[in-house]
Amino acid sequence: MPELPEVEHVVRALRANITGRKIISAQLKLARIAPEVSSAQFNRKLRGARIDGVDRRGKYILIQLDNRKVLLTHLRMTGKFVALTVDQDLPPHAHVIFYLDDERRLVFCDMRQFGRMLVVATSKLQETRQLAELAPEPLSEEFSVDYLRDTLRGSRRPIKHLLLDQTKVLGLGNIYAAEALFFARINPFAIPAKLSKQRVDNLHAAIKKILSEAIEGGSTLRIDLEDSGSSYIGTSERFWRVYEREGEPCVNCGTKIRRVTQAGRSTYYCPKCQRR
DNA sequence: ACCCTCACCTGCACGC
DNA sequence: TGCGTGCAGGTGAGGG
Repeated sequence: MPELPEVEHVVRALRANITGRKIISAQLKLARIAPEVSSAQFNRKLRGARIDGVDRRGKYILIQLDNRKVLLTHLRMTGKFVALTVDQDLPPHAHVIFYLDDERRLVFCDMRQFGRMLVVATSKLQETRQLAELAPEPLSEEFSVDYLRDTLRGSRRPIKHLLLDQTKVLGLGNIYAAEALFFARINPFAIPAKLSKQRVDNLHAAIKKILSEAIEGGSTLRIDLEDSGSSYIGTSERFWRVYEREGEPCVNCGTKIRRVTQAGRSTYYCPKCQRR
C-alpha cells in the first residue's frame, strides 16, 4: 500500500496515538518480520521502553524509545498498524503485538508478510544499512533542482525505473512515480541523462507537488485518519491521473492511457502528452 | 556500476 | 462452483 505520503500519515497517527506509552511487552509471532533477532531478543530489547516519539525517513517508520533504541518498521506492500482496546479481537495476519501500559495493544498486521522490523541503537541509526544510502527527503531543501540534475546526469536507465530507486529519489513508489512523470509530461522510458534542463525542473516540481498534495490531502487524496482505538491507521482513498487507468481517456488530451511492463512493474502513461 | 529477473507471501479478480 | 492465471502501491539478492 504505502508510498511516502501514506507512511507519513501512519507516522502522524502513531505519534498522536502512542507517544508517551510504555511497552509492557512485545510479542513477535512471525519470525521473518524481524529476521535479525529471536522473538525473545525482540521482547528483551523493547519491553519496559517508553515511546518518546515517531518519525519517518523515506518509507521507514522510526519509533523512538527512551532506552536509546529505535524500532524501525517498513510496511512494504501490505503492512498496517492497528491499536486495539482490551475487548477487541486480533485482526487477521497479526504478526507483532505490543502490549501498552494503557491496556491497549498496538498490533502490526501484514497479509503478505513482507513488512520488516529492526531494533537499532539510536547512536547507530545513521549508519544502519537500510537508512544509510537513502536519498535526501524529497520535501526538504536538500532535494534541490541541482541535486536532481546531478543525479539524473549519470543515468541511462529509464527514468521511471530510476524514480523507484530510493537511493536516487526518495519516497516515490509505482503510483506516484507514474503520476509525477505524467505531471512533468515525461515519457517513462526517457533517458535521465538526456532530459533538458527545463524537463528536469518540471520533474522536480512535479515530485514535490505530487507528494505534498498527497500528504496534505488536496484534491487527489481523501484521508481517513482515525484517532480512536480500533480502525486501521493511515488508510486513504484517492484518484489518479494515469495509474490503473489503462484504456481510459487522458485528462489532458483524451488519448487512451497506455499500460506497459517496465522493470517488472506496470507503468501507465499518456503516449501523446508524455513524449520522449 | 548498471540493469534485469526473480523471490518473498497472500488474496482477489478474471476467464474458462 | 472450482480451478488456473495474473496481478498487487516494496525491496533485496543474484545474475549477466
